[in-house]
Amino acid sequence: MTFTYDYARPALTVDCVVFGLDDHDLKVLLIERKLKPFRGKWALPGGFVRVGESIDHAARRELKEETGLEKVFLEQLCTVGNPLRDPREHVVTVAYYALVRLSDHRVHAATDAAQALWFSLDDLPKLAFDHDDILNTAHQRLRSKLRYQPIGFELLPKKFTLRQLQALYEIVLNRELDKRNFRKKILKMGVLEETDEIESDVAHRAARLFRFDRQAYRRMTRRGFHFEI
Amino acid sequence: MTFTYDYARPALTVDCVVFGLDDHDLKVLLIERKLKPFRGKWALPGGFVRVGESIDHAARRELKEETGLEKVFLEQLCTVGNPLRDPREHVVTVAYYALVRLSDHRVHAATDAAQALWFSLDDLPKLAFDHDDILNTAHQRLRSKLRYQPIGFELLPKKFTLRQLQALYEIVLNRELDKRNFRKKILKMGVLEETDEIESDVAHRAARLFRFDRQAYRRMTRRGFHFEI
DNA sequence: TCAAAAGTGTTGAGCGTACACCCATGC
DNA sequence: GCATGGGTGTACGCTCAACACTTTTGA
Repeated sequence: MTFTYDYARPALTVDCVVFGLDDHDLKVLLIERKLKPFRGKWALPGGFVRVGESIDHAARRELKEETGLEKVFLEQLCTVGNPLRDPREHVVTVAYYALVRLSDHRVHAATDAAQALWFSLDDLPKLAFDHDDILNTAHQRLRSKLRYQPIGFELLPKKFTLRQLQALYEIVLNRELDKRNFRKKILKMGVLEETDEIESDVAHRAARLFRFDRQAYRRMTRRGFHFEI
Repeated sequence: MTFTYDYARPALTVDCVVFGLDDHDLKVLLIERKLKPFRGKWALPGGFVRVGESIDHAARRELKEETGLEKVFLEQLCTVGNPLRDPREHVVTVAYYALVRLSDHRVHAATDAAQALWFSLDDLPKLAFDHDDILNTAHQRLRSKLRYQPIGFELLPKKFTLRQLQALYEIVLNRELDKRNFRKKILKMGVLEETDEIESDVAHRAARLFRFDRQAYRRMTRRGFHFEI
């Protein structure tokens, strides 16, 4: 079966830049392409948008199909459509970025992906298509958005220590923060809920665990509160 | 001539939310549709992306074709692709927003537009498709981006008074600002260049004209300066 | 001379930043 | 008891917000 139109149409795809955080590094999830073009090369997970599905849906579907990830934070990044970005034909892609708690998810390659692996951001292979550019855009967006939106919590376990939160900001923003000032600032905001639990399995005094209080954040936002690190 | 593909493809369009500022109001440029669907309804200027042209190019081309505007500030906003947003078929659109100096440009309808007119933002007609949503998104983006990027200057004449600049911020952000504090803050930034000209044709003391110094802004940005109102 | 807007400084409060030590825990 | 990181307070400088009067100009 084929489909015929009066005017030529660019193909439409979605691509996802998936960020994850381990204790020391910001990582990104790449797949090894099983098909041409760029077969055997590393690329962002993604694929064609189907007629009748929204592009957000396409992004989630492709992410799940190729890497097994679902129910993650996913937000639109930008759309790129340089006619030469795909050697086959004019392909316009809507890029997304996702944030996941590395510990919560196990990835596994599927469908068009031979492998799905986490790469540290400072040790990346050359990527297929213009995926380097998209990844850079996503990285910049993450860095700037992290400062004025509470999206960092998406990269941490549900319950986390203040030290973990601080480390997250230090890693992504790439600068050191003062421990006392950081704690003062974030606690004063009133968007963290103290749990009655503490860390376990550490060889020193165990730290208190906190949880991001999305309710409180929403309430405060409506009253003009502005999150900022 | 027709075009045939192995898989169905959504159609791809671009739409532009064009903002302009007169002395008292933020306005948006709409066109009256000459063709179905929504014939006779007001809509955002836009149209189909051609194979072989970048989407930025498509946005500029459509803007020029339908409204006569060219060489304006234009930036990608978002991409929407709900399959039901167009009654004909699945159409994905890449939305842009543009900022223009009202005084510098004369608009005129052309091609698929019966008319092109400026509407005040608080007196809008019901728009075709989901263009209301896109316009709202653009308005929010403008409001938030205005605060931390020097894009407001795109809405003013090349040379402007501090009062005009302040009025721009007051109109778009929808709150009053203190004159002395505003002047102090913006002048201290060092991104305005004082010209040796003053206003003319005013029935009171004429104000000094300033110019946005993009060079200085770029230099300072590289050194970590962060524009913010 | 009047009307209208331009232009200009000071003060107090709150916030960001810099900085060092004691405490709890596991080994 | 020692190593490791958890947890805490203060002082200073800067920025932000509030606030009113004089000056210039054209009509």
